[in-house]
Amino acid sequence: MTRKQIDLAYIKNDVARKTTFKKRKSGLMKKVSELSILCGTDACAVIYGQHQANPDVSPCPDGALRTITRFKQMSKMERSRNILNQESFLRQTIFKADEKLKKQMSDNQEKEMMIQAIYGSLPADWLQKLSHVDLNDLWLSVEKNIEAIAEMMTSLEKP
Amino acid sequence: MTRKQIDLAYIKNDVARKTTFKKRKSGLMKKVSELSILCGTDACAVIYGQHQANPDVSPCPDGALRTITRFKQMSKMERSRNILNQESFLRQTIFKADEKLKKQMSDNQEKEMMIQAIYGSLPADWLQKLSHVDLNDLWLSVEKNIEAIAEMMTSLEKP
DNA sequence: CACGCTATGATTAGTTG
DNA sequence: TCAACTAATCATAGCGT
Repeated sequence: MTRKQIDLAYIKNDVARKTTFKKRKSGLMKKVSELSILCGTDACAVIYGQHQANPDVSPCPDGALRTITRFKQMSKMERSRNILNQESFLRQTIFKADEKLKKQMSDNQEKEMMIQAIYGSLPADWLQKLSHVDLNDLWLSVEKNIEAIAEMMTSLEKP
Repeated sequence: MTRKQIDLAYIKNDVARKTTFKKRKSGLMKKVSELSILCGTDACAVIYGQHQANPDVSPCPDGALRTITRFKQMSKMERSRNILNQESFLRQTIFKADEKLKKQMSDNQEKEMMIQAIYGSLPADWLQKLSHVDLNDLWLSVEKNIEAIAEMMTSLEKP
């Protein structure tokens, strides 16, 4: 039993790295939830698995993290798109957004709250109140727009 | 001395809770960075402090978190804005975005990379390569658009 | 209130089934 | 690959300064 203090460096051995990853990830998740319970704070960890595309996240409105994950994936995707295509695509997206807006005017409180949930600013107890709403349906409709939004975001900030 | 294992519940004593929070937060941050070093994964923790508005985040492109924080603040702001105002504001925003797009066409590799950083998908070593660029300047220009983007996001997904 | 200390419980590296 | 085990290291609750 090698009992030297493990040195803080990338573990080259695949098996060892994976087991360490698994163990430490669960330990971390536990710690995070403990912290939030003990101190009443919102805390979450985002951990990208070794080969899995999406991160594991600890107690945290997961809608928010799904959104973030999407953005990351999208921004990567967009980066490989060439600028010209991006330009025309963005125009199209803006046009669609404008069209959508024209039809939108019915104020829907539940959807408004769903948006909040997606941004992660919705407290946990609100989320629970929303459980009677079919969040999946709401999410699906949102999801259709994520790509468009990501497009905008990747393109907009180039003053 | 430390006798019983502390029970997993909200610590009511203010002082004790704060000290525990501080200790455990630093412990968590350490664990997160260890995990990412040992296993070569991207990992970050987002911890909202007791009374501070913004979360502390562990090794993670902080631009990403600043962005996320901004979104949260913005989406809250928007929620209190009434729908009609939101509609006209969004139209204006889309118009501005389109105008900006027309002028945008100069492909700037550094800015492109900055965008990546903002989304948090930029590896740490890339960030270091970017250190010779004035990230603050880039960020400031991005920041000007954040509100507009947040506006879009809060308004768009209402099919 | 912020540190430093340390006994004790918790985490985990290495191993075995 | 996974789970269980165990020795060893690590984290931290409660104090003291």
